[in-house]
Amino acid sequence: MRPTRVTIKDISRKAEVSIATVSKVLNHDYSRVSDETRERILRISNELNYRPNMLARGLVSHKFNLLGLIVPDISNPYYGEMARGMSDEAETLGYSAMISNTDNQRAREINSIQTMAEYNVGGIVMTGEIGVSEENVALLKRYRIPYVGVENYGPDADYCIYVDNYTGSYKAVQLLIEYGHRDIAYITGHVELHSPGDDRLRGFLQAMADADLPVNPALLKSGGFTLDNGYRQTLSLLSRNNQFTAIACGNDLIALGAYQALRESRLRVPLDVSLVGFDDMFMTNTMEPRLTTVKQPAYEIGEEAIRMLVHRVENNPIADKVKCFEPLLVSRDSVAPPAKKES
Amino acid sequence: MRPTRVTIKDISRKAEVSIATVSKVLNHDYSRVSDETRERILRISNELNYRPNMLARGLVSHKFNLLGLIVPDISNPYYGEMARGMSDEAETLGYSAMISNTDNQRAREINSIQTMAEYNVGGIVMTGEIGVSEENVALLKRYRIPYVGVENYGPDADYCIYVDNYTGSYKAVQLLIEYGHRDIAYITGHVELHSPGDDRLRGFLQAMADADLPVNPALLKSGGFTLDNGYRQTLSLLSRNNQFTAIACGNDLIALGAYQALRESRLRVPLDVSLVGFDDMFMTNTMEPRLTTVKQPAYEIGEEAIRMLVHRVENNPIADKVKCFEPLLVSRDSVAPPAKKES
DNA sequence: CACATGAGGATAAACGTTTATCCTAACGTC
DNA sequence: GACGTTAGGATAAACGTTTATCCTCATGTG
Repeated sequence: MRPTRVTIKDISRKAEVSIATVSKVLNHDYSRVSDETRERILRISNELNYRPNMLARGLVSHKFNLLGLIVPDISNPYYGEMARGMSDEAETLGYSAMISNTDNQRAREINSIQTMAEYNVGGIVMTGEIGVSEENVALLKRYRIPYVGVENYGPDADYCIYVDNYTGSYKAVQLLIEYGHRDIAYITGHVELHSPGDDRLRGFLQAMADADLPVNPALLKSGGFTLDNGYRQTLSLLSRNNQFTAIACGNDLIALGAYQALRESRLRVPLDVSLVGFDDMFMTNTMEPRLTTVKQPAYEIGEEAIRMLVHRVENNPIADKVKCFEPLLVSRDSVAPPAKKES
Repeated sequence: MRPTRVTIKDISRKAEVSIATVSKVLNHDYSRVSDETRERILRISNELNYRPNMLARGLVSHKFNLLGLIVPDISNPYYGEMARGMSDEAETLGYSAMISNTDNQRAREINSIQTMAEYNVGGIVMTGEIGVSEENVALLKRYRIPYVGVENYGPDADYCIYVDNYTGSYKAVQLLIEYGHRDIAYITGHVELHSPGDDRLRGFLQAMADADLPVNPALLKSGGFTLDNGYRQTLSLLSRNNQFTAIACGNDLIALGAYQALRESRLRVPLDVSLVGFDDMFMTNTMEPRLTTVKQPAYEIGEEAIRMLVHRVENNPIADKVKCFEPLLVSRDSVAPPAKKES
């Protein structure tokens, strides 16, 4: 029950006009207001250091300039970068941002949407590694909340931004093949339908198929786009005496885990094992050896998502409901020709 | 002007009771309500999938369970980790989070506070590398917004969480000295009064003084807690033919930049140059060689900040207005005795 | 019977805005 | 002199809640 702040009522009292007039002036609607009155109101509003109460404004005008950002994990640098892009662009466009982490759990996604609905967000950007569920879309539509999906395109996700994961993955694997690798392991995260993980896996499989290379199921690992998963799966790969000369990773975090496991096993990158990642997180450039990976422009994706969302929120015409970013293969030092086999 | 959602008015109409009764039941106040009426209201509310409108609730009750998170840069993994801790704890306590980036700029801090005031946040966590300004505190007090400062303790910042930066820095430098280093460079970020940067620098200076080692001003660099600054300052250090065998870095990002510059200059860590960082970001454990650094428990700091803030927001008694975390020296592989001098 | 009591609920004001509509005095017009 | 017009502003409803107060009816009590 904290004391309330300065309101337009205070201004109207001091300026000896009605609150309606104050409201108009403060909204830069100067019709039907004399210059003198306008100046008086503006001056007093400044003196009192008036700040509008967005709750009241939102309640009556049905405009609440708050956007919801739903991400799997803000502490993941990739999403941190994207969130930064979203936050910056939102600020530029006069909006604020509310954020929620889901850890890629359906229940938490639902929960976030509902909470954001309660808080009357103007729109939501949905990010996730498991694709947008029909349930999510249904909920967003029921609450009539405009949304944009990022990396996350279910059958019904009409508005979305994504990176061509299939092609990016294809190129990375193709690079390994060009270097002469034939026994290529693949470690990835979640592989649900219509998700980035799914597309990247298909890119891998197609690249192998196009080169007439067999895919050894024992070399296919999933479990999560995390460093820990990369570490564990690599150890698992090594422990079974599998034959492989390269690992394609579903993202950079997995690659980071692979580095660690390989190093602990006294294997050198790229001499013993070549490695490619996905995302191009900022630290991959400082690793030793520097990681060859596929760049996703996280910051720009975030910006673009907000741009599209705000267009929807404000009912502006939208050029394209779907925007695809091209991934870029960044060739660095973690890929080399396979070592001669001694077996 | 999107259509409005289900309200308690809809429920009251269907249940044939007044909205006051509906409100009471929905707030779990069952006094003066018959069991039958209660069940009916609950059932109908469920059927209609009612969600409260927080704007309306906040307007009248002066309780709006939204907290403001002001951070320098969410894409910095250290703050990402902390933000995650804050977000998780807020959710646990029934609050939501609004986020704003400042890039350590005073003007943007002010702006964030004002915007959050307009949005009626219940409280604010202020994070920053430049210390909390008197202006910030004045603003927060004027708007009567409870706040907690993190790593960020001006003369007036009564409620705050921080890490003993001085001691952490002291220990790291002490380690270098114990290994036999005498010519130690120091690269840091912003060094404003009452800021982490200030304390870390003092820790460095004191450790040097206690070991009777002179400090060479040419080896003291600042400019920002960024990878880029670490990179540039290291190159600058190298280009001037300075004598040094170790670099103490103000944080891990700077250390990452130093790694990169050293590698490009064909210098090996730790054989040619030893390196210590600060923060213990997750990737420092996967670097080659693994970085010796001072661990700050970012996630826990975030959690604790929210816990303290919510105590203030809800007017609960607070045990300690100031909470200090002890930094932990994590000894890994980036420190070795200095090479024999050949000069 | 007159009256207090309490259960169960309705009424209405309030929160701080926006916005459609209404009012009034001054002036011009024929 | 009756009437329209306009500038400048006031009034009041509305948004969706919470909450203090009031109302009504049935029951109990002496």
